[in-house]
Amino acid sequence: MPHPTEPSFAELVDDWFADAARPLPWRAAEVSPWAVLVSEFMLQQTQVSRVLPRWTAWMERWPTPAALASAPPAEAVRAWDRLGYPRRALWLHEAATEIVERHGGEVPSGLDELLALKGIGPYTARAVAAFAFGERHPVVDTNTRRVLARAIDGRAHAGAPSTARDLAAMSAQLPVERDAARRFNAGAMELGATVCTARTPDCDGCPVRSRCAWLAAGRPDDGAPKRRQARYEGSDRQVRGIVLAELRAAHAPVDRALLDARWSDAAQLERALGTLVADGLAVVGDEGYSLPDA
DNA sequence: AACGCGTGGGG
DNA sequence: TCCCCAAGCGT
Repeated sequence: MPHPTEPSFAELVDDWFADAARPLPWRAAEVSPWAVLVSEFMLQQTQVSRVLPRWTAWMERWPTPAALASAPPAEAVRAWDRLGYPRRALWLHEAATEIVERHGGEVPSGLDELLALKGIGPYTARAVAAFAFGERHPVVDTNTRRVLARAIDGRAHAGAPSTARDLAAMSAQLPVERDAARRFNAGAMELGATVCTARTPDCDGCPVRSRCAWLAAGRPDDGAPKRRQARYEGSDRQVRGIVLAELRAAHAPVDRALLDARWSDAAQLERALGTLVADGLAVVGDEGYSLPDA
């Protein structure tokens, strides 16, 4: 018989996750694949605490893809509220329509079918396949990228995102067995979100501290992220946000004069309106701007 | 490949 | 106060 071996990285994560997992409602055993899919759309670049109330309201109102598909896109954008990146609301509505048209109203479990849906990329497709259907795929989000960079590569920050490299790195750690793989995918994300955080990691409380290459190396502060996020104040994004807030609040076309009163830079407002229309988030009529009805 | 895309939490 | 960061995706 072999000697007793040290727990693997995945086993350490799994043991920790069994107790430390937050009781998020979309992780409950009885939730539908649609509920998981909605949570993944909302969680794209958005923290759990902000998603929780919007997800609950959304699932009560639109418990199936067909329910959402039958509503006007404008209602989806309104229900999205201030979650941010409102294109996601439009994409989710479009995905629901595609699910009804192509998959009989049932969220597909296959990677290719999921990837073909609007707004679903490499992360979300694998997250839905893994968490809603138990399929064995590597699931890599920003948390997992950071956990692997530190524990395996010994670096403080993950390198530039590369789907192929990131999936390969996670695959190298992924347990063979289906349920163990699913738990490791979820556990690695959770670890990055709650312990191995970007700014102030809690290495003392980390379940993988005994196997962390970064900690073993003395937590070297290697090259920090290079590209700084663009300033929001005064940005086109801010103007779009202001316009969209007006459109969400109004239930009749919003006159251009009202919008002009909300932003002094006419050229920038014009640009924002143009991109909103191009994105399908706004439509222009004789009486002004509205959210899309169909 | 790098950029544009919202809004807010937290150090 | 500011600035970093956040369960990414489409182009």
